[in-house]
Amino acid sequence: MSVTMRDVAARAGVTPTVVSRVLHNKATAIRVSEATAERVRQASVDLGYRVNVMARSFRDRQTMMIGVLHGIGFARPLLNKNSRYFAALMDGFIEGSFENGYSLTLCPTLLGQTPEDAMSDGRFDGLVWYSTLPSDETREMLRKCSVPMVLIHTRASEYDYRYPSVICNNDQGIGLAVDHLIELGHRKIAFAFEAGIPFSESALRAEAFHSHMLRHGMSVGPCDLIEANDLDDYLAFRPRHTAIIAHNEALGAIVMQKAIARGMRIPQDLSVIGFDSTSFCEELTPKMTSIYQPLAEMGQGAINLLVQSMSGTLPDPLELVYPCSLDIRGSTLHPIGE
Amino acid sequence: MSVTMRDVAARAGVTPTVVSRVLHNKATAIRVSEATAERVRQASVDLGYRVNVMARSFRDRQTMMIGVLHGIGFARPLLNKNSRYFAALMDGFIEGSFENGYSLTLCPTLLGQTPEDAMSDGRFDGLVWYSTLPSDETREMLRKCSVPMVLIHTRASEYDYRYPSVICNNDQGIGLAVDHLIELGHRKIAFAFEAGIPFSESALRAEAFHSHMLRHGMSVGPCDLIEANDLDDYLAFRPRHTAIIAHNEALGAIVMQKAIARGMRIPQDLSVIGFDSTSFCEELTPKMTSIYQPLAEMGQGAINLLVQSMSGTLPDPLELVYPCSLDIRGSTLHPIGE
DNA sequence: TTTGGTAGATACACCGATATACTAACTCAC
DNA sequence: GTGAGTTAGTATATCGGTGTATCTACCAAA
Repeated sequence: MSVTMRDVAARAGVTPTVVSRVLHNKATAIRVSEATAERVRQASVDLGYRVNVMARSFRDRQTMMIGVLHGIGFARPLLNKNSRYFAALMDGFIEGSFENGYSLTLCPTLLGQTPEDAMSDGRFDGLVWYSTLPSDETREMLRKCSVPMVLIHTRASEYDYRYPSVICNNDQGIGLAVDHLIELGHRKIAFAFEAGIPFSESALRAEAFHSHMLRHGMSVGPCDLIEANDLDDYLAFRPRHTAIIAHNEALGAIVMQKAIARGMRIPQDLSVIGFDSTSFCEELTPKMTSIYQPLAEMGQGAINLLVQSMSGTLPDPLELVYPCSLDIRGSTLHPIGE
Repeated sequence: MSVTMRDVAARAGVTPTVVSRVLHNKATAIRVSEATAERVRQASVDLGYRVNVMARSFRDRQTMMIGVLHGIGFARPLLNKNSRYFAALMDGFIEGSFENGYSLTLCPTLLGQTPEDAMSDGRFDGLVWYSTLPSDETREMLRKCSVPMVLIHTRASEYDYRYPSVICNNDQGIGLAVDHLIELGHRKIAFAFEAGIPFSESALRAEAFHSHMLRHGMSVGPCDLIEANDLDDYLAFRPRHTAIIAHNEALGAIVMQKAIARGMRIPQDLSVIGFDSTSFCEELTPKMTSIYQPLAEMGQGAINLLVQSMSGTLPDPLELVYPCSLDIRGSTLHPIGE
């Protein structure tokens, strides 16, 4: 059916070994005379030879494939609600893989499947753990298992993992947002988040909000933290806050939408800041001020770390922390006098 | 390193052939006594044996992998501008692949690479052609090449392809939108589209707009077709239309945003309808009325067609056409008297 | 006793690429 | 002219799984 190395060898009047040397193995290709090499190359072109990657993967125990682990049923809401975010990250994964000669395979995993399970059939050279807030068991499992893997949105140091990891500087990003609002004159600032949503970063951002408010001499009480489910109730009363920072852009959009539905004007009555700052923010009315994290770069950086650790040496440093910036758009303004 | 069939065989006191029969080959497993089979299963569990899928793929010339072809550089704008749409479709691909026991690999293709190129290294059993508006050469190329493939958003019959294909009923969908607007009392309706954007469906939708307006006794002139780049100019004059149908939801959102920026009220001054109706429409203010196409189902259906055609028999019918529906939201209203 | 059938297992080749060991021819120094 | 070194190639084994052919008991029928 398909053209193999033997066919090429036969046509060039040599053995398969020579063909392999000429076409693939740069190192030992010097052991072939130029005349023979040229004959082989010609024969290869004539027959339209392409290496069988499955045969090679099998032999070399190296597949040049990276698996992106994601839970079944987790994919759907993730894609729907945060697809722009997901797309940017995927874009980085794809780009990084391509540049390193790897291909990227989506690997839906059933509940309870470990990275070692995913690796055990020899399909992948390494994995991307598209991290959710890990449960205690998951954390323990991750600490135990030992496969080439990179973690997104999780700090290796925090959990004592031996994996490279990529994260944005949540603290610094939230700091920019708080500074911006303070500078505009806001003093009553709230933080909106989603409980029960497995983003480990949500907690980090809430914490950062705390500390940066404190830095500006303001304390944060329970009333200054708004859970997404309580948003309607919260807005039903005329909120005492003049600005809200949301833990991601999807929630920021919802805050804006619900506030507008209640007759509030944004940004005049309420300033809103999101987190992520994909192009989604540009399509809202008003366009939403948002903390930018370089998702595509992070995705690409993650793959680079993974490729390095697949080569046998754990990268140093183990964590890559990307700085955030603030994209100021139309959803923030100085507070209008009460 | 890893546990192979030989290890299991040794522990169970049999040959690898028996292990293969017991664990994988249901058909010939009857040729093994139950006592032996049990010993083998136990040994397999004891050692934590997992089949080496690369070895099997190599041997069987079957990889159980489906490749989604997408051009480099095409991915980025696609993901950014239409990510919700893309995500829904991907979701269907993933689901369909998983259910059929296949895994899904993203396959960035360089310009000029054909599906046959993508198949020639034996990596995939079949392909998804994530179709763009095909150029004449591309069309010719697709007609010529012969690999297991399914086309999204392209009608096989239209181009005389021998591939199964999946598309939504654009004509019927646009019909629903026109009917809705007519029913509300609109008579001055425009269609907004993006020239140069390689969505083959854009043209189909424009055509459908034409015919459905005609059905209602209204003619469509050049002024009733708005190119996205001219949108600012168009809106600068007080538009004579009371409603606009956009060729997709991303453009619909832009129309709304730009109109609002010009001080128009939506839907009071202008009704807007998009196409796709993902959850993105829910997050806009006002929420956007949109023609729904069942992207996840379409993606899943596409994989099913592909799986069938990979088994050797071309599905009949070759085209799967999914009906659209209309999700009526806040961006459409009867026209306010002039 | 021979023949035949069957159940239950083994032996072996093969998929395609390639690392390794080996061979043959030729060159060159002593 | 012999041994060492070099160049250009061949022969072979192997990765892990599995289809096919084969082999060995053992029992039943002729």
